[in-house]
Amino acid sequence: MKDGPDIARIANLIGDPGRANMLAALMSGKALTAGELASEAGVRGQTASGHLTKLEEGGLIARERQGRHHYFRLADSDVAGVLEALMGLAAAKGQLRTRTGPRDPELRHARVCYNHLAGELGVTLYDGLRARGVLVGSGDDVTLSDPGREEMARLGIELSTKSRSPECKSCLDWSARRMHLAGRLGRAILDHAFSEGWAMRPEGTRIVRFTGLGEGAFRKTFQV
Amino acid sequence: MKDGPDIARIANLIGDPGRANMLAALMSGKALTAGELASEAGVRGQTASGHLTKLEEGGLIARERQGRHHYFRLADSDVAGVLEALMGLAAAKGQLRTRTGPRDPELRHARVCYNHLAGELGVTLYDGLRARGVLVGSGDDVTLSDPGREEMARLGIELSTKSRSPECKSCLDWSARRMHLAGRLGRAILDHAFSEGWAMRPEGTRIVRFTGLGEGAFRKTFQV
DNA sequence: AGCACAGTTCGGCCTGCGCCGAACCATTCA
DNA sequence: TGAATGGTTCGGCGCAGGCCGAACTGTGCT
Repeated sequence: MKDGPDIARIANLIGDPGRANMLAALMSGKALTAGELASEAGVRGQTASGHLTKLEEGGLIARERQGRHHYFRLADSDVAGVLEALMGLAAAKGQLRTRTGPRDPELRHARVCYNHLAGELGVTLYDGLRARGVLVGSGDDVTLSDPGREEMARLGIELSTKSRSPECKSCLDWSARRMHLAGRLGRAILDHAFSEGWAMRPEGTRIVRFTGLGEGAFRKTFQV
Repeated sequence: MKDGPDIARIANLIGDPGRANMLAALMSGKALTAGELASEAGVRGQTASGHLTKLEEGGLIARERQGRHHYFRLADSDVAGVLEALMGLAAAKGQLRTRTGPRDPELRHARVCYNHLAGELGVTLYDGLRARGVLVGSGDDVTLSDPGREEMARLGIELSTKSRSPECKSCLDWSARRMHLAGRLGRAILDHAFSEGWAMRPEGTRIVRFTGLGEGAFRKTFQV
């Protein structure tokens, strides 16, 4: 009884709708200003400011001052992981918010999830890589096979070795309820797509917009 | 932009101290009655009842009526996973509650974490199995090696095949900030310790109490 | 220097919700 | 059938905290 970490404090921080919206917006991995986050949350600046200091004190987000702007981002990938887990759970419990705006089709097709590719294209990639034996493992526990590792190296996908995050990780997509690829490999593949000019990120959104040629090249490269 | 699952609703449920205590108590995997949960949370019966219906409606716990008792348990392992993730994050942020009661030494030594062994002994087991090559893999991404699988079979550890949960999984211990073994294998090993009579669970706690002989046998069997 | 704009701080309003006392069901046992 | 016990429902209290208007700080632009 009442041992263990103070889980309630953190959950309470996430549990306010305004703050949850801010955190969800920050899941894109992009740093946003206080004003942008205020409009995300649908509140005035003062209120947002209060929320942001609370989140900062709670260690969930980090602040970076740049001139008269304050940029905020998620504190670390642990926080992003918890948020993804919560999203997965909320989706599983059928509490989708289904605010289907006009932009939704693009979001569903390909979007960024923290630092890797999610959406239909992310799921397709994941399924394809498993079908071809690049990824092996059962359930949500996958690793890169030796031939797979060679293939990635041949394609010029560089896995950063600095981060201690796992090489491969399955990540449950809340819109499709399907797995897609996270971890260092997932990040490297998305970076590759950007640096090859196959896709770009419209400002302030989580959309990943592939060009026609780019999506073709992507599918051909990863044979999906 | 308010897309995505309603993460705030769920986080809000976990975010109340009383409810969080109840959920933490249920992490033992044991089903508890409303009264027990009320005392865990430090509130009266009526208040607890209100919390429990909210948690049930939110899909976080499941209720089972038996005579005049109502037994509650966590709804599924997804919920347990989210709670573990939150505990890990809270521990990482240094928000330990450090309510070090007299029972604490025992809790730290060996306790149950959802359905597997945690605490110092759990960490020792995990490290030992990795050092001996029973578990292989990098970081928190481990699998059972072929010789390891043989050894487990020889010891009479039966992995249930019904559950689709991963065979091996690392689980971050919030007290020691070290990894220990979860997944089907972790569960099977703990079950084995109980069925061999090495250890028992005092009612209503998360403690795993090994007998002197039992702990010796445990350490000898797994060579740690 | 003066203005515009981003963000924060302050003070006050008001709703939400956690809490409990008391009364009300349901089950078991004598 | 009545008493004891475990849970739930109801009603009312009181506080925490989210929200905003207004005033203040700090930065950049002219």
